[in-house]
Amino acid sequence: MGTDSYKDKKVITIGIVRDLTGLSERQIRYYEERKLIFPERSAGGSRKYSFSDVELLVEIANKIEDGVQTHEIRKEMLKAQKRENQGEVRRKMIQGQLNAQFGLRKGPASK
Amino acid sequence: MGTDSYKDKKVITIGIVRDLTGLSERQIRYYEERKLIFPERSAGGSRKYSFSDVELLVEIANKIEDGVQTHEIRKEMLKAQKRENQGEVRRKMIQGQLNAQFGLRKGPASK
DNA sequence: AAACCATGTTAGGAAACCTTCCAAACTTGT
DNA sequence: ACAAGTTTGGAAGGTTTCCTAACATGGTTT
Repeated sequence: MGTDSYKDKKVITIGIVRDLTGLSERQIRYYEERKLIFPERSAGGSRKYSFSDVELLVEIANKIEDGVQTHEIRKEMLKAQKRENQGEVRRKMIQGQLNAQFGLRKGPASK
Repeated sequence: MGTDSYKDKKVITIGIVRDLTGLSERQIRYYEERKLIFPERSAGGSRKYSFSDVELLVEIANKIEDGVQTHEIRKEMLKAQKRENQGEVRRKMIQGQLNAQFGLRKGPASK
């Protein structure tokens, strides 16, 4: 279930992201404004990104270059996420069926 | 051959490292002065660390807590690295033997 | 044409970092 | 025992990095 460790840890400041992606800070902040990316914030308010974010930004940059608008990119992303959640739901439903089939309980062992 | 990608990329600033390790910035800089850790630098001079560096710092912190001096820690690290290089050398020697055995060349196909 | 999109740029201010120095409480070497 | 070294904190002063807000521009939709 989502191997975290590193890839998803938000530890990279915007300047480094700029260097890693080749985008301008202006662009990076704008894509956030358009809800394509969601950095965390430090106590003082500085943005913090993960390597996943960096990868996503590169994908975004490619689409933009192909003339796709942030608006459209956002839709695609929501759709993709919905697919993911679908899978999640399906998995849970199957799990539920199995539990029913074998009469398992969720609590810490029924009496 | 050292799977890079993320773990070894120097992208984390000292403030984040402080938060991740619980060490003070003073300590982190001091361990660098004692040649236990080697951050890269941004164009402007800010230190940049990798996740590997963070892990190493935690190990260092543990040893320090056990009363080991930076001096000793450094020796241990050099020894450990020597062992690594030994392995590296052995591997290359074996590779060399294989090459000799099968009459392989290193250049782009001998005439 | 009016509205929107994507980016650059500027300005002023705050956060984060940097080096250097002094201090203090220990620990070690002689 | 005493000098020398270790480890850490903290302050000062300076530079870099980041933040938001606003205005400008050229291109695209509506």
